[in-house]
Amino acid sequence: MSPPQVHIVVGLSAVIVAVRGETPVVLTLSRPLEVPAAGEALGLAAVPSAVGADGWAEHPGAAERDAIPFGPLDPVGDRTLELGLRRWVREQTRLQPGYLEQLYTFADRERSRVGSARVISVAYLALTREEEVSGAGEPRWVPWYEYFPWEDWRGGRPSVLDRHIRPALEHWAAGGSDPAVSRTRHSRAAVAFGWGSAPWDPNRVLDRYELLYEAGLVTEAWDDQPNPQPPQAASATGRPMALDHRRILATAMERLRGKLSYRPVVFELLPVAFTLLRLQRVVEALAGDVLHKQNFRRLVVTGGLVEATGAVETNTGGRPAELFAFRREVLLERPAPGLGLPRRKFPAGQ
Amino acid sequence: MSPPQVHIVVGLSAVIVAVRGETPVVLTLSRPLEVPAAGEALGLAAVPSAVGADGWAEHPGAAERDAIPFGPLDPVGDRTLELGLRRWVREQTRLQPGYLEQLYTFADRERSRVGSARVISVAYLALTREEEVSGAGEPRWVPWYEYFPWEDWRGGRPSVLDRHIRPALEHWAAGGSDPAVSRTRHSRAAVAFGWGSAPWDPNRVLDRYELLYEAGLVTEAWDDQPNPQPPQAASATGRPMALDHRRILATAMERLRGKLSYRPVVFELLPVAFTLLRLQRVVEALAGDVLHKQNFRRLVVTGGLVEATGAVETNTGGRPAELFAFRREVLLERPAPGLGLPRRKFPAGQ
DNA sequence: CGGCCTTGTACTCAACATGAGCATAGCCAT
DNA sequence: ATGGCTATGCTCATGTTGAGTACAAGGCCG
Repeated sequence: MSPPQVHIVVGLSAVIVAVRGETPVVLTLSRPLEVPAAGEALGLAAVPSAVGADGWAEHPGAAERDAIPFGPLDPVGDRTLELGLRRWVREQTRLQPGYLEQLYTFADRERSRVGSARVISVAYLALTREEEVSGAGEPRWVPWYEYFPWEDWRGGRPSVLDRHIRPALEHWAAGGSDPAVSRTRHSRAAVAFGWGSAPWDPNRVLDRYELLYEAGLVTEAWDDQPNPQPPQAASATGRPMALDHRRILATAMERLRGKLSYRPVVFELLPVAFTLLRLQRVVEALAGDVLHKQNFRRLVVTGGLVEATGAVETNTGGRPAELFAFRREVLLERPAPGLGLPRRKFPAGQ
Repeated sequence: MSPPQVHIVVGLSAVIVAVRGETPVVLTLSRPLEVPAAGEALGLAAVPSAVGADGWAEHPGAAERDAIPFGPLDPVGDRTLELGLRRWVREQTRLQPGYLEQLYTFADRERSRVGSARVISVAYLALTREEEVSGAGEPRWVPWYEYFPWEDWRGGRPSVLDRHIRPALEHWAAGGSDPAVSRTRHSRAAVAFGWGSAPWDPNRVLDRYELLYEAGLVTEAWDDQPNPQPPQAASATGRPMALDHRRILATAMERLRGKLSYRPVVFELLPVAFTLLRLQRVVEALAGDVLHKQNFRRLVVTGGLVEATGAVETNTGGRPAELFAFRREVLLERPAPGLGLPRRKFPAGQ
């Protein structure tokens, strides 16, 4: 049968996000499922196992890296990609995420090889309330800012930006093969990280990660290098993940941050009733920035996004807070109902 | 080698958009390339040909339907999906689109079968200036509103909405198997089409199309039915396309409309120098709505998106118009530079 | 019990953005 | 020059947004 052929694996992967208190967490497997290697049948249930010779452990360190839930599409049984993904997630984590949205399809030859097969991985974003997870693969919830320390501005501008990232990126930019390349690199870095006149844009998570990758400042960038050079400052640029999973996570964060402002997605992460401060904290956690309390309340209440339930929560540490619930009718009233994020321009305060 | 296996085709398809005068146009092939059928080698050059027994002509009418450019990924040669797509587009249309963005990955078992293979199609959006196209497959530019007549509100609310779509959709909603289903359907239709208190949202192109599909009001919905029932009002719901290509086009329109307001993408569709009216007309064409001229100018000029070139265009039919150009520096200044679309709330006017 | 700390909630204000329309400028054809 | 046309400048009312002040209502502690 025809020329020597490279096997294609259509994989489905899920970034499953929840919020624990004020921390966004992602579901990761420290012991991922083995993926069928070239020549094996596709779309049959994969068997959990230690990492084998031809599985994930292709490049150094991969075995110990966190991975997101992943499984191949069953071309016969799975009617749609989304159904296939739900199946996998259920099997691997016993979670039934309510909200599920396709993110992006990754297929770079060099960045997501598994064994010798070419991997096409379709990534999804799932939102859920935090729950106990269990199952093969040792699932656990990891705070997403462990992977992206520079994305959390709630405590002010993260120091790693100026202490490590900026000098390293500038060094990289300056080292461009010719002046034009250097200029492009500088400008890209400025836009992505908000240097010079450019402002920091909380979205653009992916731009930033990709820049760090290109500049060799994240561990993953060295995975497939012939001489696995030790990334010097890489320890400052967050915890690495398996394959290109950190890139997928960056995509998820970017999408979620963007969507916050025009779709009522936060409520997927909250219980039915919540105080306004809780809602605000969750939004802040995701956006990685601090908001103005009174204006947030105004936005959300007079904007018709929530409605009072009448009940109150008393253990607030101060005056009891009213409990609110998402107001579904808003979908019928406004074209793009979300939280336009009442930024806070200056230092701190209430 | 393992159980009876279904072949997977990873296809790359492109919605290539340009604007001719005040009409957005999409590149379609009236005689699409044949796709390798089950059992054949993947990723080798497909050969243009009349539609064969196991190719596109699976369901009635498919042969005569417009299709968008499409080609399989070469798992060995194509380093990335984007590069693979560029290769296909070049070969099939001789175009070299500048802007290219991944849209979505479609893989519904029932909606995109080719022969017996399972098709995973990764769709891209490409923006370009209109050019002569040629090549196998007889490429030509087709106004996109021919496929979506209800999306063009420039001449006021399209009459097909009230004359055909609304009654038909309401009939469909009312016919739900149980009251809960009926209620859901009504509400979905109201949100998507802006009935009742809900406003018309120019984005949501995909929601609308999918609703029409589910309700059996577009021709494609009947393609795979065992008894190909003649869709009655389907002629009012726009020109059909092959397979699920119209859905892909809807996705592209939605994405493009959305992106207009926060990324300077329009300029990909315009020559380097243009009058403000031309810019406005192009935006209007894409958004499917009419804008307020003076405010549009204010937005775009004081917003720093364009800069005067000094040159003027004289054949305007009135006072000569200054020629403007996109001002790249805006990328360094604002987080989300785009055209926040100065709507016009009332009838017509200047 | 009363002060004080804490968080919740109401309201005000200035700055800015947005929708709408009037008025004037400058070309062409008659 | 006059009228028709599009271009462009400017005003105005209203809405939205960032920021802050003030007061409410619990718990805790002396």
